[in-house]
Amino acid sequence: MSEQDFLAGYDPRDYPAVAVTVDVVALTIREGALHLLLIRRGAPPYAGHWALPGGFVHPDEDLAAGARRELAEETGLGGERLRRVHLEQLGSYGAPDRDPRMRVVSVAHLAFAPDLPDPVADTDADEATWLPVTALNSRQLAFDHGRIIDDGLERARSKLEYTPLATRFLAPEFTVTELREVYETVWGHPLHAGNFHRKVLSVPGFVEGTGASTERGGARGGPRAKLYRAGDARLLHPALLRPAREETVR
Amino acid sequence: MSEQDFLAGYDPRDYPAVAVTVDVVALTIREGALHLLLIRRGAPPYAGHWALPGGFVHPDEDLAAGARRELAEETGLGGERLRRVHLEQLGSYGAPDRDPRMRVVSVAHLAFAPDLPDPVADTDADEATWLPVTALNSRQLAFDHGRIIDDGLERARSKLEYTPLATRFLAPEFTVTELREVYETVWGHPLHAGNFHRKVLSVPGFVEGTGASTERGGARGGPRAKLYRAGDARLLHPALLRPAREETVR
DNA sequence: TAAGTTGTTCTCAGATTGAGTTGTTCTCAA
DNA sequence: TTGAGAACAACTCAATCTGAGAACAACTTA
Repeated sequence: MSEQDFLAGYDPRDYPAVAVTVDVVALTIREGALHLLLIRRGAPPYAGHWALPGGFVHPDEDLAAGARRELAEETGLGGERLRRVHLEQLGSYGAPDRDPRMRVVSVAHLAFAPDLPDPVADTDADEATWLPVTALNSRQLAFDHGRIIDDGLERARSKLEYTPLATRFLAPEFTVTELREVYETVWGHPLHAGNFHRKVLSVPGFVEGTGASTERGGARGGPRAKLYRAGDARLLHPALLRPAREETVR
Repeated sequence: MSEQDFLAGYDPRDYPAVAVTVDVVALTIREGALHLLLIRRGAPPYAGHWALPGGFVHPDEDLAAGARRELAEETGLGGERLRRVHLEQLGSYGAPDRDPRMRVVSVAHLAFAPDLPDPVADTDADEATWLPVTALNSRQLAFDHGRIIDDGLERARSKLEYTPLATRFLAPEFTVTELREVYETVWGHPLHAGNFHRKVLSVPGFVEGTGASTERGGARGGPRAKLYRAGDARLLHPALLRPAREETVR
């Protein structure tokens, strides 16, 4: 029986309920380290564990809208600053036993944000914070959120290769060095400053100069840096390839 | 209120029902053209339109398992041949009005299959066929399936760049020319045969020689070609970049 | 003012790519 | 049987891209 036939003579109340939620893997960079927005669970199951911000999709709301709403609720963000956050769908997680209480299909999203203020405690008793991704192991994470986070991090790493989304971790105007530090933080290893500079400026539409420079040189010296803003490219051609890992295979 | 609090005191029956379905964008290559598995709808809405194979997720079934089951049902495929089909999650589509009857969130999947027999008519009255993707326009397609197909095709094109999945369109043993024809078909333009050959053999783990050759030369002449099978790489390093389109940007 | 840091540009060797050529093996048709 | 054309596979060569390092001026702090 096809979906369509099924639905035609279908009363929702007769069918085993499936809940649809949206979860958000929200990434930002603070003090040179990649941070993740997490919420400490107060109640069982997984009380005391960390979980991704998320919740039910509202009846009249698109999936992406739901994710953005959840992000706004947990960060206290709104308006222009919320709009500047990059949000994309990551994937759906629907193993039958992923939530012990009922069947829950979660549509996970991935967000890139510039450094944001600490989350404000909202009506929840739950505590929300930015945590360094290095401080996590899957033992402390609720449900299958460890896997979702892993998938999100891998997606983030590869997105930096072929899209200009690294700029979304920064303020509207930034220096090439700041941009390089985003790559180094997300990819987890240093890049050659000169080659990175050449590459960024040679890829069409990646960044455009503002004509301005920073007010001061670096904290420990050096000249003022030129300021850039994001260009209008959606894809980087050619891409910035991250150095091949040893284990090319599998 | 967070997802977890919500669920804790939650009775599914109180909440507006959301249906979760899986749909499959199944691609294959027939006679040098990319084909898509589609089903002609008998009943409204969208009667007479083409739709993706799909249906409800069963209560104890993972999302990927549901997609593979739907694919099996529509193609009549099973066993080893079904197992050889590449299946991955494409994304979820959940606009509130995408189905006029109720809220349906569809988890779309993407499948790459070697040339398969024509679908057998199953218990449905619905007619399933492989259709050339060039023969489609979104006017003939049900729901938002036109958009899902577009997303699937773009994903397929980019997957060929950095994964060895082109081999999944072919029999277990294939020639370099057959592999090149997969790329040409999916990308929609011809490639330089010599350079392609060099590249395929130089990327570690892409293909491995079997030692054997084809029984005969090409239909219109030429020597026998060496046979290869897929190697053990999951990613191609370095990738096979498709020639930059004119509109690099946006 | 000296010493050290950093943004930016340059150089150069090595690798990769795009385009074309060559040689050989094969099929088909005269 | 042979000639014509097709196609696999290997090669050449110039243009481009990359990785690694060096140079240098503009800045900082001590």
